Amino acid sequence: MGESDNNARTLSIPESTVLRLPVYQRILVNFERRGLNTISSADLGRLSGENAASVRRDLSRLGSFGTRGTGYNVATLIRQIDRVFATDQPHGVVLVGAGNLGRALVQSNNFFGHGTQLVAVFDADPALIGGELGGCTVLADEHLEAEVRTASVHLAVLTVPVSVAQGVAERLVTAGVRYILNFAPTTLHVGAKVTVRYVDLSIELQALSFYERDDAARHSGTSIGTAGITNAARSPKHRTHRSSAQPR
Amino acid sequence: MGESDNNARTLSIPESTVLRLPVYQRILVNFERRGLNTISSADLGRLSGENAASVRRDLSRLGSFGTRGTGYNVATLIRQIDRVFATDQPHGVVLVGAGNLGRALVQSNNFFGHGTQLVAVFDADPALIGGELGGCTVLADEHLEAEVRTASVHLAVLTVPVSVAQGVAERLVTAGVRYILNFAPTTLHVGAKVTVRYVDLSIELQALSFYERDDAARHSGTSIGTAGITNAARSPKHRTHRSSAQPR
DNA sequence: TAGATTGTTAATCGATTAACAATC
DNA sequence: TAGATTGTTAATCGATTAACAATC
Repeated sequence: MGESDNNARTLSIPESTVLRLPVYQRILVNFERRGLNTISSADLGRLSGENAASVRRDLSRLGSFGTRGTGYNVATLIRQIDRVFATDQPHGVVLVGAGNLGRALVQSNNFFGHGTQLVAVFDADPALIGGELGGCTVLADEHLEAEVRTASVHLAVLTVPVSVAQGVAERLVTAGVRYILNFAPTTLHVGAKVTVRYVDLSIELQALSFYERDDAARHSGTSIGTAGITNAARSPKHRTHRSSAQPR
Repeated sequence: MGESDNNARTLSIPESTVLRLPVYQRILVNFERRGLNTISSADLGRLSGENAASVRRDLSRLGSFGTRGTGYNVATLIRQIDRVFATDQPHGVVLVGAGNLGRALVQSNNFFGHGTQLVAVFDADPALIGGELGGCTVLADEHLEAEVRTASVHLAVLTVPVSVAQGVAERLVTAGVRYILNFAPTTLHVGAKVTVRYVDLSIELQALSFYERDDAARHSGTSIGTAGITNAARSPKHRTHRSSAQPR
């Protein structure tokens, strides 16, 4: 595509690519730490579990930063991916729910950062309120609206029980939140202008156990029923990451 | 497709469908609790955030259990989805890593079950060893191989730090594990016969913040660069859930 | 019968990947 | 020049969805 894209700030990047860039970034940072200056799409593919052609296609979305015959400059690629996620201008995020999962996310030291910054934590449990988490004091639930408004936060991470998830989501949206990462295993019904991204951890294990059974049935010929079992159901591909926006 | 599929036990079910069935199941169980006997694809779609046609297509993989003009019997659907995940014959799973995330998964009361059963928990931290988690005593790391072998476990959930993930994965595989749900943000290099499913939580938030910025740029016309910003990068669709198998 | 809703067809769309010309 | 590797084309594949005949 055109030379005019060279210094483009915001390019059209497919979701599948957006989800893979952080994986590449991790590998690149490792390479840099080890003092390696260049990397080929073949290596990056091997290390990320992706097809080399996919890697090249993904990286070509950032611009044309490779060198034929040589590969990609590691530092350049890191800089370009940082640019996509604007890691130098992080967006504020509030975390609602300071239970096990909320704490696990914060303490992973890997969840926030990379374009986001935790600015407030809320919980309803008096035992947690006043405690410290990720550099924030855990605030009582009822201060949620005020804080979100004064800090002009548009992003929220929801790690609350299912029973209160919808209510909290509504309050967040009223206070100005437009993007919610929802860990509660329930569908949120919010306005069409709000983007909800769902992470349902239990589904992952269910899927894996389904495949264990499916493979076993296939290999042992133990199809208890009659159906022909095709391989179509199984695509031993790459590391996909879930997307999703609002239910209608 | 044939009538012979009617009582098929293992049908070819696409990954995208496998990942949505648990969502439907949750909604169906809610319906049943509320004493509702039937549900239409339109309702199930609204409640799950999916297109009604997708719902029908998904459910048709289970067989032909709907009634034209009426909808689906809730109890029947629940039974059929349970059958797909063989919830009556759960597979054993070991959890390696009893830190915040491991505990969050177990205590969610939603992660195990649905076709799986937690049979052992391991950790390397003496402070955690001997404690109780999900009905299991947290065992010392070094007992991992013996336990996996004697219990003939094929499924493992990895919630350990990145630094030890590869080593633990290798030990699990040697002991007979064939399916790994990996929460450590690193690619695991195991044999081709082992299926690894990756859940990288930090990527989810990065993606969401990318879209926040992307939307802002699009709407304010603040394209700092030159590129035309298309809508193609954004597909406000459904609740997808990540897949993935082994890197090659 | 009239209304509602399924199950499936066919069109569309996006994502993956082999292949290869361009070029370092 | 010879070898290596990118960037892109084109083929393929799977997933989504509108539309509608079938049918309760």
